[in-house]
Amino acid sequence: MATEPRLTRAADPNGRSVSVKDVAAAAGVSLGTVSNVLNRPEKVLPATRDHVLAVIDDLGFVRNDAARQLRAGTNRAVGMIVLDVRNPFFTDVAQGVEERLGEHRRPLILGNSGQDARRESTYLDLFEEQRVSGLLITPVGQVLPRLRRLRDRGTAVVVVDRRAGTREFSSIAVDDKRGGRIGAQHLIDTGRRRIAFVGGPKGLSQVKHRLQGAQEVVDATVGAQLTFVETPTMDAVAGRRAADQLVALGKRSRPDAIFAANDLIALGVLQALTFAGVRVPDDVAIMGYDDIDFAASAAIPLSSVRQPREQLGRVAADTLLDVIADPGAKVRDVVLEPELVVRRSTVG
Amino acid sequence: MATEPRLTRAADPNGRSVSVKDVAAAAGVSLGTVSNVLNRPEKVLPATRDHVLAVIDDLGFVRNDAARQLRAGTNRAVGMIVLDVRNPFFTDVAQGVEERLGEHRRPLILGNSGQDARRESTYLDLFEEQRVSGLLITPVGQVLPRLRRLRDRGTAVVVVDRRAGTREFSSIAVDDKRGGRIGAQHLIDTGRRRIAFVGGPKGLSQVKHRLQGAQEVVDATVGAQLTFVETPTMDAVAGRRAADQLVALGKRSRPDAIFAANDLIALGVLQALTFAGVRVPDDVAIMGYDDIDFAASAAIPLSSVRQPREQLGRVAADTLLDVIADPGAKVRDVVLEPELVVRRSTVG
DNA sequence: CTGAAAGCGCTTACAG
DNA sequence: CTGAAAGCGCTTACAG
Repeated sequence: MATEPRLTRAADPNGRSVSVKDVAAAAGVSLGTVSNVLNRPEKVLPATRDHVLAVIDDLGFVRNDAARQLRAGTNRAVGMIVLDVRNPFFTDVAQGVEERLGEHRRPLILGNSGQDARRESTYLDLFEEQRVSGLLITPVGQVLPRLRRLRDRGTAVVVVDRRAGTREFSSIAVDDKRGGRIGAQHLIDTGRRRIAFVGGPKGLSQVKHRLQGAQEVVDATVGAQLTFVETPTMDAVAGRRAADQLVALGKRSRPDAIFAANDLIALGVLQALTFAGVRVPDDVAIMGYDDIDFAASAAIPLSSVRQPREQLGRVAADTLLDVIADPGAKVRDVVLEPELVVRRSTVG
Repeated sequence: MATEPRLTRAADPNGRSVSVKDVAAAAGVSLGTVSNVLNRPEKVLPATRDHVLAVIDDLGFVRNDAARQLRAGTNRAVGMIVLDVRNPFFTDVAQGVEERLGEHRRPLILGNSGQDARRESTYLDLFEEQRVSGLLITPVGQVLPRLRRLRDRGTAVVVVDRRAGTREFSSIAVDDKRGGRIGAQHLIDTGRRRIAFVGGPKGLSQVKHRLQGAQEVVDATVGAQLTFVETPTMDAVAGRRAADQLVALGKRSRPDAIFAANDLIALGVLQALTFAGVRVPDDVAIMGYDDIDFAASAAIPLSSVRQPREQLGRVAADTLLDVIADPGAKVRDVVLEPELVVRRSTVG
């Protein structure tokens, strides 16, 4: 690459960075005027403004946000803590959030708890120390006291992908119990009776409710039974391990359908079953959950319970923006509806 | 959920948040002592320290990071800008980075350019204003001047997934030209001669080099030809559209192999071909790139050029930490090797 | 519209 | 080891 001329000098020889003071001096105006150009340009004469802007550009001045924040007392950024960034479900939700926030010129800082309460706590510390204006969180651990403290400190809090379980915070969720029912009912309707529900940990609200929904349907069906295979995480590896366990039960006692708590698990299950020579769906049907894009392109396209991912993200962002604008806004408890998507993994 | 007792009061009735001053007053020590407990606990008598810590906990004090940063002049956080957060390749790399940084108690702030130079620029603004201690970036636009300015301001910069193209910055890349060669050679070796390379935009370094590598192999093979189908993005939708175009050429003039610039495109191509009744690999072979986890679980498992994703992330993080520790550290130009992974999409 | 002054909440020498 | 004082770089009234 050709060497380009040094257009800027963002730091003087001492490495000290250019400050508003330097800009003011170079432009021959006062410090307050520079700040006005930055924050309320309409209050400055066009000629002055353009001149200051030119100097800013020339010196390579970039405002120190820590100083701005300390004085102004506001941080425009929004923090988001997701359960697993490697799960496309969450990046799709985050995408929806980012879009909406971007329209309001608010940066999104993404944190990944990886379903680990300690990492979740570390991100809460970070966001609390940073005094972010808003927080979107899909909780893992017992974070209610932390969320209350954040709120008391002025941070807007919205719970994503599960209900808040309290009237104190708005939440945007999808009806997991209903999703569990829909998925299980489809398996029953297609003749399955011995269903294994794979997912976990069971302390996770989403897993618990999906399982409950499935249980209800099975309980209402004579001759049907549901077993729960708990996994430590919700990824393909966990799915493969659980499937291996089920295959080891032998042809007679293994289930005739597996309902996975999410698609990543379902994809792992599918791989393990195929590897073990179990035919899908002939021998064992597989139902996924989320309907991530990869579900449709799987070796045996996955039937799944679709969650409106982008909508979840957009509504969450909108709700958060409302709370930021008015902390006293009415608490919302939005519950979106899941939808059955039938593909080859359940119907040959 | 049961109502829990309010254990903390992070803000007084005015909403003003608890400061070190309040802690000092409540603990009956001076302000400097509180700061010492926070930053150099070993310099404070254990009894005093424990007492102050108890008060901190009691009052729900959380340090204001903006103030800390302004005074201390350091921000422990590291920023990372990826091309596409919805591409598992990048979340896998980010995972590797996050692991390493976590060991050093440094938070990772993830930004998504979505292959858009304007969004990339917005994140650069954010990270520059925040004075992050380090930046990991897979560039889209012409960011060299910006990177220089960040470096001059004291931010460590490391380029990820492509070479820096200058000796000014360390970079961790995978040999894309070699990857292009490996993939194309395999297609040639399995008898393909009319290869379409699908990806884009061609301004993207990775695409350019992979294409160059493929071109070299094709040029060295009598009777072989390579066409380039440029796409605006690198996702499944782009792959489907490109494949539709190729299918429309008719049986006689369509390619007998498609080399996709990444696996998402390859998965899209696979879907469109299957939908159009084109047999894979009998009629058309498909070669992907990256070897994301989903490549192996595709309808027709994808052959792919594997990139060492986690390693890329770990080495990038390590290099960045080195530059943060010593800005004068020798510039590294690490190039990792890609590896061919053969599956059914190229060999029936 | 412009300019001088105060102060946001910390950390860091520095004196005791 | 502890405490009083200065100052990081901004923004915000406030007076001119």
